[in-house]
Parts: sequence; structure tokens; C-alpha cells
Amino acid sequence: MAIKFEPLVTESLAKQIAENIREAIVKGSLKVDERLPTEEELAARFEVSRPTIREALKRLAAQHLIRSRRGPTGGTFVNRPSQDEIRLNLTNAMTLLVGMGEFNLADIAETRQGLETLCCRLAAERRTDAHLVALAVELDIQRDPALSDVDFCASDVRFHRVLADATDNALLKFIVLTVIDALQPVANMVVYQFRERQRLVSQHESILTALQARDADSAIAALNEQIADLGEKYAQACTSRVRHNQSR
Amino acid sequence: MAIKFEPLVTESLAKQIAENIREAIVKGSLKVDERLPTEEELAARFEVSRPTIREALKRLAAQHLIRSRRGPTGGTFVNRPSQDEIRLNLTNAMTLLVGMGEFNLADIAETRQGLETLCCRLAAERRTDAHLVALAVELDIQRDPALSDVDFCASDVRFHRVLADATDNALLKFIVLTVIDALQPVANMVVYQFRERQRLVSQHESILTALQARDADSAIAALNEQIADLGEKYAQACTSRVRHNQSR
DNA sequence: ATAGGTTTATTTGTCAAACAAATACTGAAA
DNA sequence: TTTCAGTATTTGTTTGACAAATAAACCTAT
Repeated sequence: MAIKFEPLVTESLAKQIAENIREAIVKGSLKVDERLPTEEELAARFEVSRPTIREALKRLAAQHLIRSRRGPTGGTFVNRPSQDEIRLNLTNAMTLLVGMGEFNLADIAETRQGLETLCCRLAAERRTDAHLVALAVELDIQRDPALSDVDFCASDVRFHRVLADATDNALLKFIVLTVIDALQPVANMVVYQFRERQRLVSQHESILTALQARDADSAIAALNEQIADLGEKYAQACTSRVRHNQSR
Repeated sequence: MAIKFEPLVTESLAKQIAENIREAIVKGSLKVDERLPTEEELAARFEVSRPTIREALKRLAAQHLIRSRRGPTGGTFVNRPSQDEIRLNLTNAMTLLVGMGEFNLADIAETRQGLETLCCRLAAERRTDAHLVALAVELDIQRDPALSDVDFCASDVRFHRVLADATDNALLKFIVLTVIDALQPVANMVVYQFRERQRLVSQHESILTALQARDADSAIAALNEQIADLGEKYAQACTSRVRHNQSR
């Protein structure tokens, strides 16, 4: 048997081309902001038609790896990956996973607790006065009893984002922001009673004063209490939602 | 002035259509494994041509949101997002960010330390015997002095993956695996001396015995020592690489 | 000479119509 | 009943063309 049984590429041309260009970008043979050949040229080089090239480019565009502009100085360019753009992608993907119920609530609460405990420890050490001000601003917003649930929730999210920012660790911040954003739909499920809001606000106050005093342990204690509360609240919201769905 | 100044949609049709379908999937109006209309039907519905529809679908395919098959029972289907597929996306994106130097080494080491400390604590509590066996297997591999640097590194990565697995927390595992994978290129930069390998292996041994005894603190101590070592090693590898590049 | 508008060339965006290839179903023949 | 050829359906790919955006060159009038 002298047959080679080659891997027999059955993937679509567009996919292969996308992967090809992708690797060139990742490996660095295509620099940031460098211009790719025109679609026609690419078509000639890869020996396929222009629509096929375009399908390949769209795949890359969906990952924010390239951008396109029309006109003489236009063309397709390699994108500098901005953290925010990529985070948007990650958040979307993770939101989907969470929405599909791939992660149970206990795991989510535990992970958040772990990540934010870490944030607290670092934030206590490195927070600047600007961070304290930002936290205080959110606290002020949260004290307004007329605030709607979604607005309250949004402010809560911003509070925790500041916490991540105060760690002064770009990677940790990146991860925590992604997780927080992906979990926002879960957070929005719950409805807050007046008493519960008060409790949340007072926990936030504890965190703020602890950070002010650079007292990591107190901050962590308040935070853990809050996350434990939220964990219960989410579980309740979930079961009641299930009951509601069943009764229909 | 009765002009409305509408948001003036200038985005490409393909992008809008992709976003449209995407939302339908995320919001759940398109169920998993449900079949989309044929490309021709979609073209008719959106009142665009088929190539435009195809560009839109390719965007979604790049995010693993849909899959396509040819033939009579073929068509385009909504994908159940598998954790592994999505993780691949996230890892690719993060690898790019890391490769572009968006995160400095100190931040990376600190984050890894935080995440893996968390893993150790949970793993000590929840590890099964199977996990211990898996760790022992990797240790055995790592003891072989004839192992190449990349193979040693790969085994090291697998060791830490098992650690994440032992937490029995799907979300945390998801995050940690993503980060570890994204950092692999960084890990592969370094070359290990014999003595350094010995040290790494003995640290792994400490972790294993600590987990065996469900002694979280000892495991964490060994792990932190290791990550501190690696942090230094990476920093060295980086500066020497810079020197090397400059001398060329 | 300069400000302003107009043309023009280039490039991506979109369209139309067709063929190729994969694949499941159908029906006839052994 | 099994096997095999045919057929219909759907995505994959090609060709060729036109539309729209845009920057540069050019041209005109003050």
C-alpha cells in the first residue's frame, strides 16, 4: 500500500483561509495596523473567488481581528486588539454559557467570592483616593430609595467594577470585569426589598471604610457576607422562577 | 426642525443581520439545535442577496453559534455552545492580548497565584482519588530527565489543569483553564536547568502530598513558592530575550 | 494664491445567476 | 430483502457586474 491517506481537508475554503490569515496575525508576521492586500489580490493569491475571501474576512471581523474601510486609502487592516472589544466577545460567550445553565448558582457564588476576595486584598493595599471617591459616589446613588431595581443593580455592578480597578492588576481586572458582566443577567433576576437594599448598602459602606483604612480583612468579611446573601437571594429567585414557569 | 436625525445605520448589512440572528439565539427565540431557514429563504426574508446572508452566517460560525451541513436534511443549525469550543475562542483572544504585551509579568504571576491559591483551597477539600492519581501520573512524567522542555512544560500545564478540575467548580475551572492556556506561550519561553526541574518536581510533590492529606495551607505554600520561582524565571527570560533581540 | 467644489480612481459592499459537491431519500432491480 | 443508481435539496464556490464611500488630484472662481 503506497497510498498516503492524506488528512483530506474537507473544511470550507473560507475557514481555511481565515485560519491562515489568523495565524499570520497571531504569530506577528502581520503587524498591527498593517494593511492586508485588497480582496481581489487575496483572491488571486489564494486562488479562490472574492466572495470566498470575503467570507473568510468576515470570520476574522467577527473576532475583531481586522477592520475594513472603503475608499482609496481603505482596505482591510489588522486591528490592535483592544481589551474592551475582546472583553465584549468574552462576555457575550460567557453570558451564553451562563444562560444555558452550564454553571450552577453555587459555583457562580463561590467563584465570585474567591475572585472578589482577591480583589479586596489587593485593593486595600493599592487603592487610590480616586477609587474611594468613585465608591462613595455609587454609595450615594444606592441610598436613594426611589431608585429602580435595575438602576440599583447597575450601581452595584459599578461598585464592584471599581473594586476590580483598584487592584491595579490589569489581568485580574480583565478577568473580574468579564465575569461580573457575564453574570449581570443573573443579578438582574432578583428584586430587592427595602430592608435588603439597606443591608447591601451598609455592606458597601463597610467595604468602603475598610478600604479607606487599608484593612483588607474587614473588607473581605463584609464582601463575603454580601456574596453569601446574594447567593441565597439568587437561589430563591431561581426556584420561584421555576415554580412560575411550571404553573403556566 | 422636524427632522428626526435617525441613528443613521451605516453598518454593513451582513453585520446587522448577524447581530439580528445572534440576538434571537441569545434571547432564546431560536432554540438549540433548531434549524434556521435556508440561506435562500433568509435572503428573501431580509431582502438581501445570498452572499450577504452567507457573510452574516460566517460571522456567527466564527463564534461557534451555528453549524452548517449540506444536503437535504442539512442546513444551518443553532449550536449548543460547548464549554471547550468557547474556551478555545477565549483562549485565542487572551493569548493575543498577552502576546501584545497588554499584561505585564508581575500582574500575570499575581493573578495566577490568586487563582491557583483558590483552586488549592477548594481542591484540598473536594479532590477525589482519581485526581490524586492523575497528579501522580504527571509527576512520574516530569521525573524523566530525558524529557524535552516543551514536554516538561506541557506536563506542568496538565498538572495545574488537574488542580483546577479538582475544585469541582465548573465556573472556576473554566476561568482557570482559560488563563492557564492563554499563558502557555509565556510558559514556553523558559528553558529549565536540571536543578530547576528538580525544584519544580519537588514542589509538585509537596502539593500532591498536601492534597492527599487535605492540607490546604501546605498545598498553597508549595504552590506560591513555585509561582514566585516562575515569576522570576519569566522575568529573566524576558530581559534576556530583549537583549537577544537588541543584539541582532 | 487660496478656498471651494468637482472629478476620478480605488476599494469594500452588494447583487444576480449559475454550477459544484455533499447527502438523504426514493424507487427499481437483483 | 438488499443493493444500487438516481434525484432532490442544501450549502459551498465561482463569475461578473454595479453601488457606495472616500481620499486625492484637479479645476474654478474670488
